[in-house]
Amino acid sequence: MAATLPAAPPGVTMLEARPMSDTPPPRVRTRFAPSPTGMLHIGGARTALFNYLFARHHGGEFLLRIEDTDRERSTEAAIRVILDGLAWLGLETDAPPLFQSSRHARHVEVAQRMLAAGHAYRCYLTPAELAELREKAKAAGRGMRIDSPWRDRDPAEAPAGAPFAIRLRAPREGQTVVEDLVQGTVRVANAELDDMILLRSDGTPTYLHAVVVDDHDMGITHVIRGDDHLTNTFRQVQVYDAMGWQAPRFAHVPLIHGPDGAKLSKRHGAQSVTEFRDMGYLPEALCNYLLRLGWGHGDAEILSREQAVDLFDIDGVGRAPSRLDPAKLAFINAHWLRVADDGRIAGEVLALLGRHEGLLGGAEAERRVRALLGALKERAKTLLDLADAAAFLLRPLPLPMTPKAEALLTAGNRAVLRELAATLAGVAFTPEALDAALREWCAAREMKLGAVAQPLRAALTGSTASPGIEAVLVALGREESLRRIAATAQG
RNA sequence: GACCCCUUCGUCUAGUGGUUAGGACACCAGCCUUUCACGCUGGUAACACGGGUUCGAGCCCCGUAGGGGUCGCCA
Repeated sequence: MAATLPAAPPGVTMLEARPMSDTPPPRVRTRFAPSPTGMLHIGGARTALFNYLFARHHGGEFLLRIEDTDRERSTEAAIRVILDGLAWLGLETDAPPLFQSSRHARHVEVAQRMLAAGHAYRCYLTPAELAELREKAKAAGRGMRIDSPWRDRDPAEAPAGAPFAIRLRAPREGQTVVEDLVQGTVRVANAELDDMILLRSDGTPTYLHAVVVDDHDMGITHVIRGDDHLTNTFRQVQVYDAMGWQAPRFAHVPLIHGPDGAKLSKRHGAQSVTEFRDMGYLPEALCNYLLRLGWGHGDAEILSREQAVDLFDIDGVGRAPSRLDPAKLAFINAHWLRVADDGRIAGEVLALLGRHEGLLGGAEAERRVRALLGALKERAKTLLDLADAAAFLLRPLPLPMTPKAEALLTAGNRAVLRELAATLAGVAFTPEALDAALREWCAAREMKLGAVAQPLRAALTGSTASPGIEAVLVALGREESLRRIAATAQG
């Protein structure tokens, strides 16, 4: 299931394999463009999901681009985390991932073209000069915006051999408008925007520039991304305009905040999909929850992947940021846990339990867990809960008792259990037969069912809460059940 | 600080000028019951505030407040 990690193709990108000129672009092509920082953020996961669903809904394509231009942070392990995360969520792409670092030459080429066309210029500002200009701009109350003197200076005045960055010659008049599919029409005066850097003085492209070139070359029709990119979009649009390229449609999705409304951070606990997976959430549940966070469609709450593809569209995306609600996630997860395939869940639970020392393993362990799985699933919110609740099945004898269970095992109740054991020894171990036998046994003694079921539960499970007692008996089997009763009845 | 965005129950949302403002989670009560869950029934709970426009505003306009985002030769 783990995605294979394709090596960054040296010099060869999927663009060559997919000539744009002779294949008409599909109606819709989206992309998810994470930078490999070592985790797949929950917000990123939602962005990926929206891109995936949008593409699928419209019969288009969903692509992945790894923004690995920051070589320091980009490790193979970090890339693997993203690929594994997407695979776990079931968000398969329609082509191998494109590595932004492989596109360096093209980014440079486009910047050069803009330079040649006069849409960009060489800026020889030094870091010190830059800092000074920023100070002035700040003092003047113009924000942090700076104007490079090299925009209009004669290139001949440039210090020979000095390093230079290539800046966009952005329009100074008028305004730049983004017709955002989520936020509506967003506009800013061009006077508010400074000339963004396309190529750094070391010749590497900036993110803002690379994104535009890549989105264009990849034929991306819809850029669905976090709200935090909204104001950057203006600058990107200016690059599209300068190149005479048609910009894609933009859809800026509000960010996900923590339960307290502040930006999601470490102190809110889990942030990465890996963490949610490790907490026992199912991928379909996380997707369902994430889908409903920031998107709605009437009263629809529980949605399968198929339904999501069917119903999802940008017009259902809200404009306000939303908060992560662990309780609702748990509810959604409980639902998907209940309807999940038993074999799959049993495998997960057994794997979880297998990590603990001293628990029964092997075929008998599997038989017991599978026998009780249906009842266990009803009671669990997460796989971790489920494994906890199933653990008693595999515990060796003497069973640890909760205080409440202990309190139930009075001398009188132990005597009752001894007596019951004799009856149980001769009953067929099926839920129906056991239920009938228990009721009959109680009726004969004018006892309430609960009066015997609770001590029995304590003896069998070490706890006062469990699935139906006859289901527990069946799962344990006659032999083990009698052993447990005998152990507590004597002890 | 400048610019941009946002604002319906605690939370996620439905709602596009006339609704008893709907649903879901959570919470509370009851039912079911051998415990715990599930399930079922019912309940508490919202249009941030102030001005307009209109016969009529949660829906349109303008302010205010609050929240968020962006201002890097990071991505």
